[in-house]
Amino acid sequence: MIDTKQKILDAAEQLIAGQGYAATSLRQIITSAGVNLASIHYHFGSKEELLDELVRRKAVPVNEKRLEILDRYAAEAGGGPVPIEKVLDAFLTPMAEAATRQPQFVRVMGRVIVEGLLPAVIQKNFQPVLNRFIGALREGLPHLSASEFQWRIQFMIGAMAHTMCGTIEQDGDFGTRIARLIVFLSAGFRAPATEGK
Amino acid sequence: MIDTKQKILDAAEQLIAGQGYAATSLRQIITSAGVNLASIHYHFGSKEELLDELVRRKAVPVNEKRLEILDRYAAEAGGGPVPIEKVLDAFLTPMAEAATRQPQFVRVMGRVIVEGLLPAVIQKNFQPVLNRFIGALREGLPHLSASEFQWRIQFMIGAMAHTMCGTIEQDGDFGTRIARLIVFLSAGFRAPATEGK
DNA sequence: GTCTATACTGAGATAGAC
DNA sequence: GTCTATCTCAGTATAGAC
Repeated sequence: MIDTKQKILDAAEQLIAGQGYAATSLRQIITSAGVNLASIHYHFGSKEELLDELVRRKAVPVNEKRLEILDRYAAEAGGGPVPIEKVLDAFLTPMAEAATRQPQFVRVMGRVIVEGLLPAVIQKNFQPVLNRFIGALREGLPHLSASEFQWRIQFMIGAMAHTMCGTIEQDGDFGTRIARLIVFLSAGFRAPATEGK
Repeated sequence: MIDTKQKILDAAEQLIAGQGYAATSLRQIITSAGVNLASIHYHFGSKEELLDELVRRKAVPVNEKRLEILDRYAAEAGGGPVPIEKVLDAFLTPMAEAATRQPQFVRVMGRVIVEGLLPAVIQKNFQPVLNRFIGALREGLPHLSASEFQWRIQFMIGAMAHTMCGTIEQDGDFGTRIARLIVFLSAGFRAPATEGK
């Protein structure tokens, strides 16, 4: 059946979003999907490659949308730096839109980052996008040393990843959460450089 | 031997700091420590309880120090709110001091939070301390709604956890890293409330 | 090409001898 | 306290049915 693959992906997404990747066994997935154990290795090769495909399928369109919006903002800025609120908005809004249709996917993404999985996939699919956004942020923040800027990027990544996991009860929708995150992060980025460092 | 337990703890700390908890097997630990597999279950009961003890041993003094410093700052403030820079400083400095003596420990702590381990231990050992600090932060931030304040706490936790893991190469010492984190987070907390939310 | 049955290795956990 | 042997379950691999 052509949809054996689909059934596996759907079941895996559901389970991983809920319990995390490490806690989800292939035997749980095949039971939930109603397929045979070996079919996972036939269609994907390994547990990790299953996750890889799960992430890539949906991350690719999100990343395309991100770049599209950033390009638009860059054009509006006409050569000058894009305000960091807008850079962050371009990065987070496509994720929020994906979240309304596919709430599980965002949680899977959070899990991937938070469990430190798939460094190869992150590298390959996200690093180019991330680099574009980091470059855009940098233009708006010339007052920071290279080192301090890099650390603020790390703070941002940590806050974003933890927020996406959303283990705490969701009050309000994902859009509200992101609006608040943008306010918080923008202020953090705009803060004056740390004294004497 | 009385130090079988110690040898296990030391080997486990080393390995978990480097590879993470999930990636570290009990068989790796016993090989590195030069002890028998069953001795782990004799001394600790399970892999999880081993981690539990690993964390608790060092987290307890750090948490005591945190409260001590916060109490001092609160006394200095004489009933008024403690500036959030100082609250964050009271929370992070004892960790930084522990890091200079025991650099592995901080990474283990980061792993625990980032891998989502030991919710029970976090709850028991850290929640009381965290609640004190959250209360102290709240006093200095009356302009935020309860919901927005809670989210900013989440952003802070994410940024802290990711920073502690320090998977990126350490430029500068831990103290510098923390000074920068405080500047970033303080500005984020002080940002005006998100419009219309 | 697709799926089933079954076996292999390594994980954490446990019982019982010493 | 310590060690050996063993249990269950994980991810993985493959041979062979359709």
